[in-house]
Amino acid sequence: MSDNHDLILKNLNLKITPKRLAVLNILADELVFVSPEEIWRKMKSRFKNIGLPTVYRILEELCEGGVISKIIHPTRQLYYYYCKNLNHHHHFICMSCRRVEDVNLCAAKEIEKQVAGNLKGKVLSHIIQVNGFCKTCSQKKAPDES
Amino acid sequence: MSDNHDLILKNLNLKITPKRLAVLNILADELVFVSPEEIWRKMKSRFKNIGLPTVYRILEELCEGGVISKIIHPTRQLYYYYCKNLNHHHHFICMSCRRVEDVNLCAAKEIEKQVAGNLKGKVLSHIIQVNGFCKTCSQKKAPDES
DNA sequence: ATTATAAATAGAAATGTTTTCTATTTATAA
DNA sequence: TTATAAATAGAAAACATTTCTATTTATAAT
Repeated sequence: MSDNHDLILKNLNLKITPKRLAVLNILADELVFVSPEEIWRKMKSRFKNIGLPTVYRILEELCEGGVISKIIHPTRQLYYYYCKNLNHHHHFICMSCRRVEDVNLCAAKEIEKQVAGNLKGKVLSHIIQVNGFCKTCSQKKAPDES
Repeated sequence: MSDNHDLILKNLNLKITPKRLAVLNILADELVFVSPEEIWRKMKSRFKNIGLPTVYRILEELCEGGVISKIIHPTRQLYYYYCKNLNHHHHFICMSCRRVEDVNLCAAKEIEKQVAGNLKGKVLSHIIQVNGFCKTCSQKKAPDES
């Protein structure tokens, strides 16, 4: 799996550094989305000297390269999530346990085309995010509803 | 139109204050999305004493009430936009001129249902935002592309 | 109209996040 | 092994947002 990450960095023309690999590994291992500060705290155990700006920079580079994805959170804080499926950047996020599930939105491309057609504009990107409670959490949260 | 805004505030159980009406008027007049600070600057000409926290609070109340909508911007800054169509909170935003256009996404409800069904979770909300350049700006921006 | 009351606000300050800057270190290609 | 361009630490600045308290204001009841 690490070789995979080496390759990812190479493809992005980024040097293969221990810290970049660590960020990739942390995000790849997590099923949930995490904040820059959380990633930084995780890294401090392995790297005695690690600056928060470094984490921000690495996250930005990886996000730029499409390897990870930003989560839109009600609080404007940034959160990141490792993209398992590079073609589907649309997700369901559980507001309780933070789990992220890829959403197979076949409608996405169609929507984009439709919008581009109607508005005669140029579409750069689109975001589809569904917020809610995952199966487990919704059972815990609202045992009354159905 | 001001009567309309009076009514909106009444329905939200918010007192009708000059500042709340001013925020509503500013957002209703703008075709583009604006930041809290920009709204604050506009208000300072009419209200000599107006605090930025007041603007934030009013925006939050209106957003809570569904009268305005938050824009997801690459920079984590908050932006707000007046909802002309209360039922369609999905939009196309022009990254150049900030114009916001409602997007008639009939797929939205279907997507939400699909996601809820597949994941067996509970959907609270969803966001569909298409980023790009509007017709005018895309003509200015990339005269080379078709 | 007047008054009582709860809501709204100003202003200051705190908080928290993200970015910028410079000197030092490190990965990589020659 | 070395040169060099990229990556990083650490401090500090910049910026956005929230919290707090005293004061003011809108509204409902007199």
